[in-house]
Amino acid sequence: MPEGKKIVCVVGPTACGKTTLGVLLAQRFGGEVVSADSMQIYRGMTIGTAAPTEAEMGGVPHHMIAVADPRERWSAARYAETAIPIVDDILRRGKLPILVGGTGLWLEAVVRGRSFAAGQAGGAVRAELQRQLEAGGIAPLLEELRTVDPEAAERLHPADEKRILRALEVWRETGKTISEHNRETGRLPPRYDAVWIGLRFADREDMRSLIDRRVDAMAAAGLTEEVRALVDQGVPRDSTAMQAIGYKELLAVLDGQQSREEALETVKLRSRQYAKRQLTWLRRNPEIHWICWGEKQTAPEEQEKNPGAGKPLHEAEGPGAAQKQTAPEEQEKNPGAAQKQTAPEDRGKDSDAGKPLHEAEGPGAVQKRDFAWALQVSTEILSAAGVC
RNA sequence: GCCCAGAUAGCUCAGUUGGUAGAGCAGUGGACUGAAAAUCCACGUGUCGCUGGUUCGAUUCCGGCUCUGGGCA
Repeated sequence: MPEGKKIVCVVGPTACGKTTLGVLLAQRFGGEVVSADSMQIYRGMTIGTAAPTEAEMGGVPHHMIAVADPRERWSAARYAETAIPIVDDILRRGKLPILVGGTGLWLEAVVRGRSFAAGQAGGAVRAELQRQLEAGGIAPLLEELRTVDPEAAERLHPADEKRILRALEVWRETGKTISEHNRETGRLPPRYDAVWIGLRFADREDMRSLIDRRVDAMAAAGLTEEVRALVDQGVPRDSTAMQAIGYKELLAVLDGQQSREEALETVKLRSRQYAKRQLTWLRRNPEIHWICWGEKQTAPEEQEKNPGAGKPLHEAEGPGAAQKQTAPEEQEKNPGAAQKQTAPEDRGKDSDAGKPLHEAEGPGAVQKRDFAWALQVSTEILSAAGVC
């Protein structure tokens, strides 16, 4: 474990409050935020990626947000190359780096010791592979991989063309197999001593209503105009930036192929599916201390009946007691919180319009996000881990 | 009121020449190291609208009823 290289990672599915908690932690501990978000990295995508505004940053320095031209294609490797020196610099200045983001691979690319294979990913070799794929299908390529890197061929599903191509690319570029590379670097010690804090909802319906309302708020805040501005700037439709949820769907509206209402429904759906994939990624990380919105509303009898039910994830260790202490007080503050919270369709769209996106979420789910409580729990986690 | 067409999985629908049914989407779970907001994988029992009849057996055929479209008055 790298002595003295303590950092904090704030993770969780989309719309769970990572940005807000990150800023609160930075303010309390003298930290700086390093975003780990594959879309917030591009310029001109503030609304649709819910990137923090100047006001929402609350005076805390933020890195790796809006630093890339949306016409460029950034990758996890390039992100790590850029972000690691920034984290090191923050440490050198005696401040606390706080990685905040929803792109699991990007976070791990910084924190874990392993690296990406050498070579020119996405260059001429890839173009040739792509050409071969189109001409002859995946079968001959998978055969080729089987001869040079049987381990990878075995591991990868035959339909996973993207990873098969990548494995062959590594071989052709470097003369070394990706399996070999992964074996060599996979066991390297982590780059930093990270404390992982995860945010999630006890009730997935709460997450859903929060996502829905956030999308409505994005639309009210001018998401369509933001997409149009990117198009006008010459951002290609097949660029990585345009793969972002909210952007690719709105393109169809600009093209007159879909109604705005339909597109927004699709954005909500895709966001929900994205959040689910994020949770799948995070669940395998046993180091995460979870802060679970809405969990404290669970009736005590029910907890006894079903110990552990509804808590498949690793619970934060230390602060469990603290959670229970704050529970009664919390329920007084939010008398309606225990009810089923399904947001009425038409509620609050107009009243959201003027507010920053991170405030525009609610009503049911949002009142379950008591950031003062989350900050307190996080503080206990961090002090137990010796961060402060 | 009459005629026609529907009624099958959360949704859209397919199907069973009578032996109790399956696709897409949604959903759930999983994978993942140079596109990761991407990409890929796995998982399908539901009074086959209700009710009589024919039949060894009906979701399938016949009758009635209810509902939903469309048309005619």
